[in-house]
Amino acid sequence: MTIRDIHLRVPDSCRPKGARDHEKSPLTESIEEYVEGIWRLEQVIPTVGTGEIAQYMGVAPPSVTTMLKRMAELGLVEHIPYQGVRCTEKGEALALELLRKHRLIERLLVDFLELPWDGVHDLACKLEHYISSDVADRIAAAMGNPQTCPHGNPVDATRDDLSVQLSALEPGDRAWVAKITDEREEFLSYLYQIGLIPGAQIEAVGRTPFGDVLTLKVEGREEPVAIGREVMTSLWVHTGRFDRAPEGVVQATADPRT
Amino acid sequence: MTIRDIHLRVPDSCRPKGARDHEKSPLTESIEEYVEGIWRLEQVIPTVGTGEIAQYMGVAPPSVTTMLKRMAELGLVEHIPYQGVRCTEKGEALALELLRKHRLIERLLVDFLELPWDGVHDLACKLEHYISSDVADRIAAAMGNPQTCPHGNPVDATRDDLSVQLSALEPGDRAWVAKITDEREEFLSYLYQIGLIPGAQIEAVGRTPFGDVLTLKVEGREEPVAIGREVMTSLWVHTGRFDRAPEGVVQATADPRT
DNA sequence: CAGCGATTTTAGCCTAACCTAAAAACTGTT
DNA sequence: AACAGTTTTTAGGTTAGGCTAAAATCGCTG
Repeated sequence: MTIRDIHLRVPDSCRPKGARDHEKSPLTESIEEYVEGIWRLEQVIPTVGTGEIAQYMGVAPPSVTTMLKRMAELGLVEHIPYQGVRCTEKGEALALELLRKHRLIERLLVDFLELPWDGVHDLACKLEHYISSDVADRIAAAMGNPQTCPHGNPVDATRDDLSVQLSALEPGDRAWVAKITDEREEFLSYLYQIGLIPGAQIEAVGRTPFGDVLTLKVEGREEPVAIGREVMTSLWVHTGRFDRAPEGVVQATADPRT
Repeated sequence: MTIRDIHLRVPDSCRPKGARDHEKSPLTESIEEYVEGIWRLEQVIPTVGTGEIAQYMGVAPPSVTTMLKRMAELGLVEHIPYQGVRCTEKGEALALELLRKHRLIERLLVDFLELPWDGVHDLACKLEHYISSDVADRIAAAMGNPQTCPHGNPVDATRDDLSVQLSALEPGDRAWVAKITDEREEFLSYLYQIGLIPGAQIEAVGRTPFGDVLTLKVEGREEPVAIGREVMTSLWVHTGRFDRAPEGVVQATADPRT
């Protein structure tokens, strides 16, 4: 009789991916990567479409379409076919937590393990999918709660980063005003006059060669307005190609100066 | 015109698994897990078959058969259909390096990050597939070159561990004598008389209820011999169901006492 | 307002892993 | 030597996530 009863068994978490009764979380490593990628793109370009994601992720556009469908089902992104994508609150939270893990891991790799400053990003891209938030907390504690990754990016990429500076818009792009960081009274007063208040829908029309003047159409106003650097850098917008203002955007109904 | 030329791109290593021109190493995470599992089984039971692997890995037997075929093509294991499996030198090296990474990671998690002693194994099972040998070296250095993992297993599971103590054999198992750790002259002399020299093929026949006496048939001898604890614990064997002695096993042709 | 180029989606296919059900091969017993 | 039981393999099917080629849609321009 040959030996049968082995009391050895690999822990469940180490079993092969597609195994039988495997506790299958719908959030695969791939989906996490997509969410993080889409979120990052939103920070840099005002309009995130299938093509941009495909280019960024290094895959073919049809692969992105398929993934977007699944991610939309999971409630991670809002996707309007042929129009564009935007992370939902849930997707954003996932992306932010992933970024936190990523940046803390980089701290550990560079400061404690003394791995090369310019070589840790790729490894962190892998590891970020496997550590829990608790482990990330432990890393933070062990490294003295660092505020940034070794490359200077903030560990806590808070919700604010969802909006982009107005200067990121290109002619043709549409967006909703999110927040204004310059709170001088006369400045706010001027913005209110031209209708640039939180929740206002705008569309970039034209731009001067040096980019120092941007022409905007503002919802409900006939005449476009020309704005300069000062406004462009103090006014942050939510972007997307949607026909309605995204959830979570303040619909300004009263004087913003209150 | 909408924005096209993004100069952002995810690093190649972060791209989705099956992507286009992805540098595809044939050694998938799954295959690494299988090799490690098979190697571990070899340490504990003398005969590793499809069923044992399936049970250990938590998958169905046909899945194992398929994987064994691929692993055999990669030169990681020798597989004789219906007979059994054994790691090759290459497979063994892979398993040993994987174990080293695993145990060093556990040290980092427990000693530096202060994660719970009984909870780090599963996480280490994941991470071991993603760190390079260089990173493992850096962990070893940062942790002061530990000799064992927190659970006492050696970081360097050297080649010696390939063999098992004779006492691991069950009636019906066959094996080849690998090495003898008790080198007293009279002991070796006795073993030589009964034919238990490196390379000798043996078969376990019977065992007393308390396991303190094992009856063996030795290749080329008619009469079985009864051996006790002293021999069982000093004599290490290579196991498997093969019809020939595995490569790397010394074929003793002369008096081993020289 | 029709047509044309660019972008996105659909349709159909591939690979790595897994699975179940059925066939094949070994092994021990009469 | 045949047969019955166990183990292993083969056969055929599923899912995740890629791919290419073709169809659909969008947006711009004559």
